Amino acid sequence: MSSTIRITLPDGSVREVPSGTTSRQIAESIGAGLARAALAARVDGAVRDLGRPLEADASLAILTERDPDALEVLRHSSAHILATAVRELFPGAGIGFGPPIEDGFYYDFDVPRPFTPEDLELIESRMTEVARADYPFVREVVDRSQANHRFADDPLKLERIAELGDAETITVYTDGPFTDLCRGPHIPRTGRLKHFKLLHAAGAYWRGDEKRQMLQRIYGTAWFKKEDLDAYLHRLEEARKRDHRVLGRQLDLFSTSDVLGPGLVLWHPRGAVIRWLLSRAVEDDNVASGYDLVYTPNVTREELFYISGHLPLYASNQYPAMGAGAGEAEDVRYMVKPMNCPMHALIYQSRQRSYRDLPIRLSEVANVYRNEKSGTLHGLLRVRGLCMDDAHIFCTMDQIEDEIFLCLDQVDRLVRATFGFELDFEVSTRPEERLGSDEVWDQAEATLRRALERKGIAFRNDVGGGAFYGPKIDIKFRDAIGRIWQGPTIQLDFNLPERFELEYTGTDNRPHRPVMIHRAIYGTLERFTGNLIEHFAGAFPVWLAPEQVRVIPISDAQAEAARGLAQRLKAAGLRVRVDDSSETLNYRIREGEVQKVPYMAIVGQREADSGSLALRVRGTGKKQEAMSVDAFLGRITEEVRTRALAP
RNA sequence: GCCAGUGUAGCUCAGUGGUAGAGCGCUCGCCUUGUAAGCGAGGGGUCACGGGUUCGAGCCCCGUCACUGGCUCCA
Repeated sequence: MSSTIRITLPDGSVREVPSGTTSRQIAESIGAGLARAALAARVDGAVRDLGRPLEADASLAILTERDPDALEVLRHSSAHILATAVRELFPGAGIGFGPPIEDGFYYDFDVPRPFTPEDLELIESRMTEVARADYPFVREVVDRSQANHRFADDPLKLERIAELGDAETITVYTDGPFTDLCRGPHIPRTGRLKHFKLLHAAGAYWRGDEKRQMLQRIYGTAWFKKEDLDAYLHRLEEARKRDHRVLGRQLDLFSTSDVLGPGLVLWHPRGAVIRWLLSRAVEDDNVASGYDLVYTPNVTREELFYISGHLPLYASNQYPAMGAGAGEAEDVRYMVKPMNCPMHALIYQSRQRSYRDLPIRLSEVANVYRNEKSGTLHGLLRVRGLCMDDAHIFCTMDQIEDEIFLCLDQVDRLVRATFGFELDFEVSTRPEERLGSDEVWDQAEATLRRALERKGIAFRNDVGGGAFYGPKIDIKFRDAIGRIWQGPTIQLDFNLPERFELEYTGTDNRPHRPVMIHRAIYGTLERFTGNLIEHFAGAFPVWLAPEQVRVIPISDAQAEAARGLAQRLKAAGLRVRVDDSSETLNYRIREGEVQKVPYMAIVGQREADSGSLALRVRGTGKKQEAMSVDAFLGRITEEVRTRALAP
C-alpha cells in the first residue's frame, strides 16, 4: 500500500516519497516560502491541484504566480468565485460553463432577467467577500448517480453529465457554499484571488448554438498583481483610443449614414487616399507577380450563382434578386455579386485552354455586397459593401505548390514587410463533409504544407477546419498592441472547376480539370484599412498618410513663402496643405499633431529669407531641425519610395 | 438573426414630468504669433422615428430603425 514513488523536480533532483504524498506536502518539504507561493502543480506536464495525491513516479513542478499556467488556473477559479457570488445573490440562477479565456474568464448563467451594471457591481463586491472568506477549493470524485443527484436542480449541468463517457472520472469542486461540476484544477483557496474586475454582461447561446436558449454571460478579468490588472485595464483604454471608428471620424477618413444603410461605408477624401494607395500597392504587386488584371460586372443573372452552387445555399448572404430591365423576360433575374470567383471562372471558360496556358492568374480589386446579419456589423471590420483584393489561380495539381509559394511571397511583402505585422499561419484540413477523394485531399494538404515548409514558415493545423471544397491556409496577423486579426486566406477549390466544367487540354491531348486557388492578400480594403488605423493609431507612415506635410507660416508675412514651399513639395508628388489660418502657431501645431500629420514644415522669417524650413516630426515634441528644402525632399521622397514605417 | 444597453447641437456629453444646456468644433471681430488649445461675440437641436399615457413628455409605456457590447456567422 504505502509503496515508495520517485518524484523528479525541475532541477533534476529526485525525491523518494510514500505513494499518496500530495504536491503540497512536497512543496512544504522544499520550503515554507514555496509552499506559501504554491498555486498548483504540474505533474508529468498536466496541471493538477496541489492537494492531489501522487501515486506513481512522476516529474513535478510547483506552480507559482510566475507560471503562465497558474494564471489560467486563477482565472478558472475566478469563474467559480463569480458563480459562487451569483448563486448567493440570485439563488435560482442556473449555471452553464465558466472557463478561463485570454486575459480573464466568464461564466454563463440561466437567470430570469439579464444582469444590469448595478448587478455587476453587487456581484463584484460579493466576489470580494467570497475571496476574503478564503474558502478552500475541495475536489471530490463522484459517480454518475451522485453527480446527477447533486445537480438535480441544474438542467444544464445534467446535460453535461449525460455527455461524459463512462470512462471519465466525474469530479466536483466546492468553494464555501458553491459546488460545481468541474474537471479542475483550482487554486488552493479563494483568498488567492485578489486583483480582478467584472467587465461586462452579454447574452450568449447555450453551447454556442443559436437554436438553443440564451444565457447571460458575465465577463471578468483576473491577475496576480495589482500592476498587471491596472496594466490590462490601461491596455483596454489604449485599445479604445485606437478604435478605428473613433479615429475614422477624428481624422475625417470615412463615415456611415443611417440614410445610406448599415454596413455601407462612405470613404472621405482622406480615407480614400489610403484605400487607393493600398489597392494600387496590391495591383502593382499582382502585375509584377504575373497576375492578369480583369474587370467583371457588379450584377449578374442569378443563374450564375446556381451554377456556382452559391444558390440556394448562401441565399441568406446575398441581396435578393432584382428584375431585368423593361422589355426583357420577367423570369430573368439579376443579383448583386457577393464574390468574384464565378465570373473569373467564366473568363477561364470563355475559350479552350491548354496546359501550356496554365497557370492562369486573374486578379481584380472589386466591390462585392453581402447581406451580413445586422448584429455582426462593426465599423470597417465587418461591412456589407466591401472591396476585395481578389484573385483566382487556375492551375494543375502539380503547379499548386509553386502557386501557393507565390501567394506566400506576396503576403510576406505586402503584409509583413510593409507594415511590420507578425504573421501566424494555420492549415485547415479536410472536414467531415467534403467533396473529392481522399487521395486528392492527401495530395492537396501535403502540398500546402510543403509550400509553407519550403518558405521556412512554421504553422499550426486546424484539423477539420477546411471548407467542403478544399483545404486552405489562414493567415492571422498581430498588430502593434498585440491583438490578432484574420488576414490573408489562400483557399484551394476542387468544386468550382467541377461545377463550371472547367478543362484544359493536357500533354496527352485529353481534357483535364484544373484546380482553382482563391486568394486575397489584404482580404478586404475596408477591414484592412480598419486594422491599419488601429495598428498605427491613426499615425500612418508617410507613404500612406492622407496629408504628408503641413506647411505652417509663423505669421502672415511668411504666407507667400509657405505657399511657394507647398508648391515645390506638391510638384514632387507629395500631399501637402498650408495652414495659414489666423490661429496662433501653438494652436496650428497642435492641430497638426492631433491630425497625425507626419511632418510639419514651419516657415518663419529666418526660413523665408534662407529658403529653408524648420521641420517638426510627428510625435517628437519640441525637437526640430532646420533644413534645406532639398534635404527635406530627399528625405521624404525616399521614405515614400521605400514605404518606410517611420515616422 | 438572437440577448441586453444606448440614441439630446457637427463631436463628446449634462439634463428624474413644467419654457432645451456645457465644452470643443463652426461663423464673425480683435490679436500677427518661433513649436500641443490667445480673447470676445454669434449661429446651431421636430431631444432617432412612429404611436400611447398625461393638463403637460427629452424624461413614463409600446413599436420601428440605427448604433454599442456579446452570441452565432465571417473577409
